Amino acid sequence: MNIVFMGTPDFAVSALKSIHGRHNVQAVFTQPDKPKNRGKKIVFSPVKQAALDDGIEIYQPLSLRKGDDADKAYDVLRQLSPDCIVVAAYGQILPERILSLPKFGCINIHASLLPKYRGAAPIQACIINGETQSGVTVMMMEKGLDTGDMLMKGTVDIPPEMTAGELHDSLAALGADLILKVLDMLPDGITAEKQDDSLSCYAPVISKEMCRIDFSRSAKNVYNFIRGMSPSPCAYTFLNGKRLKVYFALPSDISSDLPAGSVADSKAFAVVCGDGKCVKLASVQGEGGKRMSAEDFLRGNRIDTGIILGE
RNA sequence: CGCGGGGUGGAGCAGGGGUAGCUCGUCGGGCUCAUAACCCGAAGGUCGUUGGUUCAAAUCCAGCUCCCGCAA
Repeated sequence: MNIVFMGTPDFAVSALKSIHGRHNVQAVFTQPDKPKNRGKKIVFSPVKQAALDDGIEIYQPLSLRKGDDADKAYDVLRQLSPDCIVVAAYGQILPERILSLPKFGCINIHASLLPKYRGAAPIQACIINGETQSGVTVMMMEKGLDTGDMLMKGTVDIPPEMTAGELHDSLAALGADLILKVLDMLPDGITAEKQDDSLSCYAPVISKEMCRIDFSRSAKNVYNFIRGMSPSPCAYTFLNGKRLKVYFALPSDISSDLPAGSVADSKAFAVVCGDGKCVKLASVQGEGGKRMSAEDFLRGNRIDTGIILGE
């Protein structure tokens, strides 16, 4: 089958690779190389890198909806005339003229069990909310954001200590698997299931400010929040006026009357939360430093019991 | 040339021109029914790299390199 693939981050790479192995990927669309890094370097998106490695043609329109790029992209797609466009975390909304262009339509790989967690950050949102199960939904795309009919789902259990990064990896692998099955079934027809909109919820883009840990919430919430943000975009707080990123923490038996955000046990790096219970910071990174275990961090940074995090 | 922090014994940090220091770990010994506890002792460092200033550089200056945060 002739396929055009659209995707940007790591999550999309495994899907691209598995499709490339069995179908003819005519072209890959990915976000432009716009941003520069610390120094000034331009970094390719993971999908672009993968496409380069496999010698697949690459297009990086600024927008598919308006401007010259949009028209050019549309012309390219019309010429390629793909049987199907597969989209995975591309980062752009497809206009209707593109949605209706391929014979089998546009198919999206979404990292949640729809209709729950539509939107940009389903993986993080799911762990932050303490879900014990998530999955991947392969669906037909339509105008609405992640509202199309569902073609296939796969579920994954979320163990209590799983981080968003780990869930991301297993969902990416699952998505790569499911999309192949769907593509195989496509020519013979595949039953689509409508989403129950009344059960839907959105997982909005995560901003920097949202990454700050709110210790006034319950220990359980704080714990889920931290692992849901790990390793990216990563939860943070402040210690002595300096930013402290927290990659991982564990619930603790320790409880305390100290105000939320206080360090109740400087040896265990236990921090008091809103319900009086604590979370033990386990993997952190200070400004200018590398990520390290709390044990290592405490060796060189003196922390007294009672000190308050967050300012 | 976006802004900024940093590379010091195995780990994490402090020091900031002239005996290299702390916490932890390691090794040996002691105490103890016992211990991630406590006490005593020991080993272990060309202070990222190159060059410069100086009687003297981990420390000041310049280049290089690697790591990291912010901002995008």
